[in-house]
Amino acid sequence: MPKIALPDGSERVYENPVTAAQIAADIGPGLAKAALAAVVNDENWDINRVIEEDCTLRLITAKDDACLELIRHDCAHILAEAVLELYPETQVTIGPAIESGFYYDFYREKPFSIDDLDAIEKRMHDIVDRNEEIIRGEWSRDEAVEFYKKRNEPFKVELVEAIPANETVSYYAQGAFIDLCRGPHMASTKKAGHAFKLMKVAGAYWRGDSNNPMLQRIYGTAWTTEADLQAYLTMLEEAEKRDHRKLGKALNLFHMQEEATGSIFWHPNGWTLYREIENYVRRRLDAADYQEVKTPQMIDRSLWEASGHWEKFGENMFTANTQDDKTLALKPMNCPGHVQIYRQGVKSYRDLPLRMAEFGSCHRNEPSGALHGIMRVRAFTQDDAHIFCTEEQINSESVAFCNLLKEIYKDFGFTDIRVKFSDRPEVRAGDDATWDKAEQALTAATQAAGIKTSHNPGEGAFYGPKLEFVLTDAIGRDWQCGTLQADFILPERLGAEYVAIDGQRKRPVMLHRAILGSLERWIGILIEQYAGKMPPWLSPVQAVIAPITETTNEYANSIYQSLKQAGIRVQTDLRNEKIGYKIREHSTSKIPFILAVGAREAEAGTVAVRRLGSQNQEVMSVNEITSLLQAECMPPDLASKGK
RNA sequence: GCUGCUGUAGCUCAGUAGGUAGAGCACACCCUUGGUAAGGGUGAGGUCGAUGGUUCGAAUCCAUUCAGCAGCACCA
Repeated sequence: MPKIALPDGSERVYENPVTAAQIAADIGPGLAKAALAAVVNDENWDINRVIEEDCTLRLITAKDDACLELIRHDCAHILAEAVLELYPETQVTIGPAIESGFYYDFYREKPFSIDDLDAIEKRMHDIVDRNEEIIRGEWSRDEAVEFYKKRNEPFKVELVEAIPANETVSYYAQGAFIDLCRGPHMASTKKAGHAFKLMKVAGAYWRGDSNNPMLQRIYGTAWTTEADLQAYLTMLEEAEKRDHRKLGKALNLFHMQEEATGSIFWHPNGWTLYREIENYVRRRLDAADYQEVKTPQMIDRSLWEASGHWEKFGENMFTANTQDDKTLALKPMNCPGHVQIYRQGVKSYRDLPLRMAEFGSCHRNEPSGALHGIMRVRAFTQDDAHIFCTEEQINSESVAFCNLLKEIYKDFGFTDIRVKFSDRPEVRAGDDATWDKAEQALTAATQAAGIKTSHNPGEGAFYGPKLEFVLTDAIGRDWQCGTLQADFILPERLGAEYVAIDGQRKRPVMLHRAILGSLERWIGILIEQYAGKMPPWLSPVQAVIAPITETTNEYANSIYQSLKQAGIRVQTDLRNEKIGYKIREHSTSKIPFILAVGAREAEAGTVAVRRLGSQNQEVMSVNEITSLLQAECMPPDLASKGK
């Protein structure tokens, strides 16, 4: 006699086991039609799965967010069914719902082509129209193993065999297709609707391990309505326009070429942007009592062996051999170098915290497949610093760092930041007690700083746990920018110490920290964030003076001189072109201010100012435009200082 | 690194039975001196990513290789 508690507080009692579908029908015919699945005791249930015991029940309809996941998961099964119908020799493995869609991994000798995707997608629509009933069933684990062994499906056998022997497993069947699955699914294939589209096919390792065979993964996207699908596709197109690789070329910021894979050729425009950012961070670090240093680009391998980098990352380090048989490595990190500076002379507890910063130019031989525009490169510069401090100072230093980071992100226009807490990895240096201490210290610091973190197990650095500050790019990819790492290991390994108040020598703690992460990646993210339309203080060219005819060239030059002297990055456009042509070109180049000057302006000593993105023009005196530009092009830290 | 796709003028791209290349924009020159998102004309430009092979003949077919793209793996 199941007693069902509903969300409105009411209860329904049934004589016999009942399904969510029946309960929905009892409540009303509208709901019966709309109900797609249920949540029974906080567990996802199929609409037609029998409920035998007392429970709470909530029905899921198309209005629920959970509905999207149902659609996507159903789509994954429909995809697999379609593939098996078209290519029966294929083996199915797994296929979950993911953010914005679904995928299914297949094993097949011959890879799927783009044309195959069209055929598969068509067949998926057929399957939806067939309105096949989706039926849940249960097997004992051994029955499942038997089933898949008989079918000669080794991938599925492996999956099932990983399940404890006495457990039962559920399966879902639709048409001739049957798949091991936790569920839930909707009542029939028709419920998935037609608002889906197969997007791409790519390789993916079985169980995410590069030692395993490679499977063919087909990705799709699925939505509740056709309009949602279209909106998503439009969003992707828009995102593509923001791609920093396209804009970097279009705005003449940088380029890359074969002979220097993973390294950037910065053009004058891009380098101006780069330097503006570097100078900004330099001022902020100086204000926060950091000391800037510079350490060697190449250091003998012995130091990397001592630090542990050689053992852990040796394969990814660029090395050079000298005539006298030494092996030098291009630095992949700055920390060992900073410890060398720290170790010069005896340090007292009075010297701590000691904040050592470097715009550290690092090289890492990243795997070729990891390279991505200027976001993931082999030569990059970190806004790196190491804070040498006592254990007691970890908290206050971490809080100060988090606040500095938030302010800096805000100045660049980022207020929505996700923070991940990564704890000890499997391969690591140092004993568990030290890790306990480091993880606790970092946890306490995040609490003190009022930062919410998501847990990222096993992803810490080999020498310590870390916070990762993550931003999302235009195409929805996540990039780690800032980081804060508590390190009890390297000071030990590299012999950093200080004299404590009691005269004893002690180990300092090192806080590894970066805010932008790599300047290169940061610039890539900025380009996408602003779609190339940088705020004036970052704009490589802040204003262009465009004479209407060549009779005002001389006047244009005189304004150029005074703006240049006022510290504005300004150019003239004296070409023999009409003003409309110049406006168009400098607008597409995303110049924040275009100053048109014709006979009228020359006569009156004014300029006609047109802001990027505006159709209007405002006539103002040369003095007015000078102070306007100075105000608008002021870096945010200097602007707030002036107030 | 793995799987798949791509690689033609500075840029974006066309080149469909293998017969030594074409468009638009950009560029140069000329005309035009034009008031807010493309004025007109003329011209210059490419050993078709690289290497090797098949062929009388290769941008086109095959192999190798490099780079880029997507995803996976990696990311101190």
